[in-house]
Amino acid sequence: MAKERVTVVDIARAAGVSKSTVSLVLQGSSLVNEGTRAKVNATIRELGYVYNRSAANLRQSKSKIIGIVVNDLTNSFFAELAVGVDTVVQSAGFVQFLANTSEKIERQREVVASMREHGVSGLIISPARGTEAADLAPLVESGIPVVLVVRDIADAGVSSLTSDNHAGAMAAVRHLIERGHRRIAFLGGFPDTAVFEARMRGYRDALLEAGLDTADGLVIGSAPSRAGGVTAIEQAMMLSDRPTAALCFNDAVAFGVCDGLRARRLEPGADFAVIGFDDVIEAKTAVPALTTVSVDPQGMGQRAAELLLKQINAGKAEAESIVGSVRLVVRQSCGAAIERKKREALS
Amino acid sequence: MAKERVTVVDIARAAGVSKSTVSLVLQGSSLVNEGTRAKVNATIRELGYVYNRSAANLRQSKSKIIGIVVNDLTNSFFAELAVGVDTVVQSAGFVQFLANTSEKIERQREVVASMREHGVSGLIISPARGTEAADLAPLVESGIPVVLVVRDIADAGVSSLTSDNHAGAMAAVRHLIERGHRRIAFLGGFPDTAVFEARMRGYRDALLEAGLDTADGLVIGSAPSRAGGVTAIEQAMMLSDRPTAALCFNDAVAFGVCDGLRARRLEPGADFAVIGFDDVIEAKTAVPALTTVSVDPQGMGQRAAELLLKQINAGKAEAESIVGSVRLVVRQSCGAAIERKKREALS
DNA sequence: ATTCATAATTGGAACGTTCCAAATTCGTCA
DNA sequence: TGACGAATTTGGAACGTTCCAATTATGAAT
Repeated sequence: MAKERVTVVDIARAAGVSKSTVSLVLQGSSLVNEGTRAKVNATIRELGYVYNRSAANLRQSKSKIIGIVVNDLTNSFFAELAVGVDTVVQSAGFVQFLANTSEKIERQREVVASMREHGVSGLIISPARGTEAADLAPLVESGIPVVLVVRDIADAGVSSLTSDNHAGAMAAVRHLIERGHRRIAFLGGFPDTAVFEARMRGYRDALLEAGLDTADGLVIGSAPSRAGGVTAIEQAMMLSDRPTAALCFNDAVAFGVCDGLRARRLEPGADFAVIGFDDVIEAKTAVPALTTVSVDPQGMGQRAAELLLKQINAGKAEAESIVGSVRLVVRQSCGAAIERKKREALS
Repeated sequence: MAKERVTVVDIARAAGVSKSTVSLVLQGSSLVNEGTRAKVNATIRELGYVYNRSAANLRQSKSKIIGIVVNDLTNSFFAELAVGVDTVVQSAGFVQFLANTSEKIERQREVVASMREHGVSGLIISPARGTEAADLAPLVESGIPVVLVVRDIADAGVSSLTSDNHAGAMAAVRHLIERGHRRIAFLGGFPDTAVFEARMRGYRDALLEAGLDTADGLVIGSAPSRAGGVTAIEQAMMLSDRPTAALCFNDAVAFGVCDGLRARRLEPGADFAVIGFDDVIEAKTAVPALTTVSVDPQGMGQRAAELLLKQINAGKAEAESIVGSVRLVVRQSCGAAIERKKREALS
């Protein structure tokens, strides 16, 4: 059982070549003769050789590992983002270190340090709340490509991939206004984040554009989770002049808002219009199907990974900030159902 | 910018000690004098040294990496499982390689091979459908501890951590029978998996115990997802003698069943009883709150990680098969709401 | 046959750590 | 003061790969 590790020199001896040749074969070099390549590959299989990446990494001082750190894997958005990254990263022959910070900056520090020790060749990170440019400095100084996703950090000097939160929120609110809503709330999310800020400005600008009131009471923060959505809508319904529609910080909040509405015997879509943000996978199949601003989390993960790989291959690249476009996908939760019902009632 | 890597010998030189001493400090050995330890730590910080794990791994031929491979990270169950693993693994000073197989056996082969090359010191795996004992053989032969989660594989000779699917399903169905249901369906899941098999037998045994019919038409397979739940309930409602309640393969299916019910203007909990399996995080906050068999995914991840760490530390341990206990958590989707309503109507 | 370019192969020196056995320092006790 | 054990410290030799410079085989052209 306790068999010795098989190494390149074992292969070399068995195949009657030098270890250098074996190494060349391992790297798929075109320098090596077709015949010897076949022979070497045969003995590799025969002896059950397994490549030792630690040794290779040490020698080349680089690895085939990329790190990805997210705030909350339990949130579908990040889970989908991670699988998006995984697919492209894997097919490029890399492997993914995934870590979850639970939004804790201390934990983030630890995992980033750990990844650095492991010599990741790049890092995709959705920074925890309160992350500063200085926290990323050691990384960028040592020349490790970093791409920020979801949340940007000013002056960090690294690439970032975010979504056009402002435009998305505006589109959503305009849609609600077109449907006749006048009292529209903005629900959920932590107010001290850039993403919240951008979406909220979009919401407000659409209101202003239509000459509507932007009274502050209608924007209600909460945790960006399903539970947070429940508390936010409860708070909104205590207002003397209740809203009739809401744009939610994200889909999780939107689902929570639907739950809270039902708890008050109000049917989302029919009695109250709700729009989410993200277009998480469940949005399509939920009942009522969630109208939401699609940012395509999996696609975002893929693009982030591609951006990172490009930088890794280029050696040293300019930091670029991409803001992905976004589109409103209208389903039922914003009241498509009412319109139809009215029409049906007329005919 | 292009600064040289700082190594232990640089530290040694700067601190006026030997590299061996620095190494000792790095490992927190008690052999080294308090004064020199402090001095060394100071210069480490000063020079911005970062530990090179590749080198350490090479020397010790072991790593502080554990691998985890799941079938579908997009499913909350697995995301929570991964988070559970992450928490305990991290605090033990390990780091987690996470890979997603999308239930593809080929992909699984690749990622397992890759993990082996990286020298993971242990592996937690929820095997893709169709995985055989032979697929894991190379791993166990090379002495890498493996723990199977969720799905067991016969004769693989490795530890496993599953749930008492049979007992859980029985408890759920008994509960439905107590509430007066007689036509109970079993919805969703792939029929060719061991988990399906076990849950379905539990369902059937509870029916038999109560002297009820176990006509085959009431068990309807589907993909174990939300979308699958929708199609399963649709099929169930086409039966001439419709069920009035269902035990679902998992929570995702249960949510889909609720969606499908609503699409037919039936209110889950009031007009039809549904019970899920897993107790995913959304189960509590959904409306109606989902009655489900709790397997505590995050806790399961933690226990799996603890089991694996135990084996890693023990060197060579006996394979143990743990089947975790499970409990029915009664919420609203199984009709608690009806009962209350009836009582309210009477008073 | 000799030369020359090209194709293929090869030793040995890294890479940055850990571990072993041996060496040095220190305090204490005779 | 010398000796002795304990506490610290320390040179090298690994670990398994890759890379460089150098060597050898191959074949074409003279």
